[in-house]
Amino acid sequence: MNSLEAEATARAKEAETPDVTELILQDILAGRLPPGTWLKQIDLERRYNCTRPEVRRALDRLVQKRLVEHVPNRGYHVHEQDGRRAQEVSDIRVILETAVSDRIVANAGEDDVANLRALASRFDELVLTGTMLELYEANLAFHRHLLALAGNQELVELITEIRQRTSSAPVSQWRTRARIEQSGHEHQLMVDAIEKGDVDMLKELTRRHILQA
Amino acid sequence: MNSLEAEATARAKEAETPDVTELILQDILAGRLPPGTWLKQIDLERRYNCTRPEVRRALDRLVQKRLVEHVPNRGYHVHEQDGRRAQEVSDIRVILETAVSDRIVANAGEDDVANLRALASRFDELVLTGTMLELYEANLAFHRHLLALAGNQELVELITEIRQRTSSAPVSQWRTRARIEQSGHEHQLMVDAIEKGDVDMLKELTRRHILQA
DNA sequence: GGATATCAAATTGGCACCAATTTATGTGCC
DNA sequence: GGCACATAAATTGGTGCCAATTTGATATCC
Repeated sequence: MNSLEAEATARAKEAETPDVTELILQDILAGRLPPGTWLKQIDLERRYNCTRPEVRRALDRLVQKRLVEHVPNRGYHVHEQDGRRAQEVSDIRVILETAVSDRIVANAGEDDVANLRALASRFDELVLTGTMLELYEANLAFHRHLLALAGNQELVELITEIRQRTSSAPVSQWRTRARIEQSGHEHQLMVDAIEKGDVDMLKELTRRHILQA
Repeated sequence: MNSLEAEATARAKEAETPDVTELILQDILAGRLPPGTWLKQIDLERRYNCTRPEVRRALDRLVQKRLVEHVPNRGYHVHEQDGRRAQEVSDIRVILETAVSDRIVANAGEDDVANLRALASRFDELVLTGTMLELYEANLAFHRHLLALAGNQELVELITEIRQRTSSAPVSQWRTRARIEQSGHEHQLMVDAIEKGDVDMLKELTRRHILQA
């Protein structure tokens, strides 16, 4: 087995065992660990059935992601929602996502449109039947595929990151079902704009979609 | 001593003892740890005179920052320069920094212009007398202060992050002294544009400055 | 009765040891 | 002479334990 193969299988093994970081992150995103909650290592150890070092590594990573805060000798707690920062992140998203609207329209083929349509529909279905987390992930999937059409992989990763950075609790964001349904409708409208090749329409829809979210 | 005070002093203590992560990061940025170098834990332990767990935490953080790659049971090595990713990051920087040019011009007062002029001059001085790392930091300081005028703190942090993400070795970027002097000159021109209130000029200068860097 | 000091319980965080995997070296075989 | 195999050295990564710090409660003093 050569070096590259070893690397590949190692990565595969890493992928099939989702680490604790991801689990804690999902619980924070789902609102099961509300902002301000103290994350005691022994609790996490039991809750996720993992070892102490794993917990520590996960907490340190979440601090790097700025989702939890660390106070030396006191512990870790879920980061409080910061209104200003959320505003600034939305601002950045508007700049980036509207800036690449033309590329998205230019690069989108028929199959891409169909794909986006499917993802948008999936979101709509989950409004009725799915959990909050499933909705969150369906939404993320739609936006990731949309952004991927801009042809800049880094951009996709970056926006995924800064999304997580502030939207600590999607529950607090998507308050009403009406707002969620509105989001789903906006997704469809965005796909329509792409299909029609209307860049300005896509930009305006994107802007409003992000700011109202 | 109340909770907030404890937090403040704790943070101060954290700040006064620069952790290993920062030291390794600087060595990577300065080119003293070239791309591809295997970072053996025992070597780092001795080199930075720290403990094993500190080394591991630092390495894990650098993996999160995507400056270091991890291969399970094999170790950590400095991430290879990826041309495509560097290109994509530059692309993102152009979008963001030109998008806020108007805000920068609008918000810049006389003192801000003077401040930027001073930072630009400092960069020029260091071209002759400073080390590569000092130049890198002076450049970073100029760009951070410039961006700060846009009134979006998150944006400043974000661009600082993605800058580090790819420019693994500034040495390989700033090949010639001529190019560095050119950069310094461009800084001055950008301040000129701000002083004159010429938004379009600032945008074009920013665009070229980032793409040629 | 209220505030302050003291003590015990709990939690964090570092340290040292040990097992598992991989790489390098040397030997034997074809 | 080259290749495969086996053994040994080195490195990673995990586990458990113990010290240091903090928190909450109790007792004491004003």
